[in-house]
Amino acid sequence: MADINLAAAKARPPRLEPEAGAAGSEPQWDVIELLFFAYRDFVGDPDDVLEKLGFGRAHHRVLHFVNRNRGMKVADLLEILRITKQSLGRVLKQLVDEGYVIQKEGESDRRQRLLYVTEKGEALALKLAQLQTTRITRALNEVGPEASEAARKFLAAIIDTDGRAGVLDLIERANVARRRD
Amino acid sequence: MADINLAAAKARPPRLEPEAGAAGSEPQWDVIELLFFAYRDFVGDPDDVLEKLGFGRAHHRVLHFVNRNRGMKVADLLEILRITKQSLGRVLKQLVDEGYVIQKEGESDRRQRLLYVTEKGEALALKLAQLQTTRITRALNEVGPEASEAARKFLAAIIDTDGRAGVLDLIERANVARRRD
DNA sequence: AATTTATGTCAGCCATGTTGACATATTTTG
DNA sequence: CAAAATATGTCAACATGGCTGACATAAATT
Repeated sequence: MADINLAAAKARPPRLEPEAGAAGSEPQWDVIELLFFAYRDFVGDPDDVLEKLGFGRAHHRVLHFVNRNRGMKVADLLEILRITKQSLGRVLKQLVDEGYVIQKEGESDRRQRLLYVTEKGEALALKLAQLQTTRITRALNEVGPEASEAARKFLAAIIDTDGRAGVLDLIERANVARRRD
Repeated sequence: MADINLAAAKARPPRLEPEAGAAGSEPQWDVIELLFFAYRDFVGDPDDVLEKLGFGRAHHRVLHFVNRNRGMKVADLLEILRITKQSLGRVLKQLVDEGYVIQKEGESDRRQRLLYVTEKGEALALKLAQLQTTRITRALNEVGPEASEAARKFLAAIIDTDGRAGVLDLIERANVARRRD
């Protein structure tokens, strides 16, 4: 019942084995739709908590990355989120006004307004991450440790080849930085 | 260089082996962020094409599911997309007006306005799917066939346990229906 | 005949993205 | 040092795509 069964789709191979990525290859309908539904549910988890605070997903994204990359520059956040500074400004201002994020002048470069979470901000970021972690951990347990690593590799491989190294570096450096505390 | 290296994060196991999904378990920061970046790039592919046509991602989602589930009811589409009929109405009307989608009265139930893609609509849906398929196929090739199946299982396992069977059924039935043509 | 269902529509609001112009402080460069 | 570049913020206006609420119509069901 809870068994994941994609066997039927797998059982019947395509009539013509498509060359990898060729223009004529069959669309990956299943993966396209799995990504859609998986992401829909994945981002849906924190919504209730956010709504009670008058926040949306935009606030979540900002808080998440500030929590993970404390002391990051505004410019870095803009690049990660790929939004304009005006869009960021709105949600960031709210997070600052309500005491979830603070901005400190850069020491070496005093033009910078480096971003930090407050304790309140960290607590919320953690709460939201835990909701998503519950879902992820359940999924990883279902598929087992080998498939878990495969899933991570697949997700990384979906990222733009250009930006991938940077993204993996960002994740890794955030992990290291957090461990130091 | 193009090598996917998450080894560093894997090499150091957490100090306390967390019980699966327990409240105290460490957040799955890496998977959370991989999902974010992967999805960001995944949905970014079709944007350029859509923009030239005056469409957005909302149109893409509608066109995608109508193409995959021809003759579907409006109510089914609303449930899949989890939006209101008013939101759907706006984008659907544009797709119909511009000849990408047509609505036919249901035969058994004449209240229904069943949704179909036109040839033009099918062509666009296919074009957009091919863009995403290129990315997906590249990723699947990178990780290999076993990891590919693992990735599909993981994505399915991320979906709400309630809705999962329905989603997998939807995907499977669409596959079958398309093969019949 | 009354009710329910499937769908559509009007009106307005909200969140979050966009562009463009401009301001300020600070650093870097010629 | 003066000029240019950089990091950031802000104002204004607009677009997309969500939302609620109210109401309408036709067809099916009870």
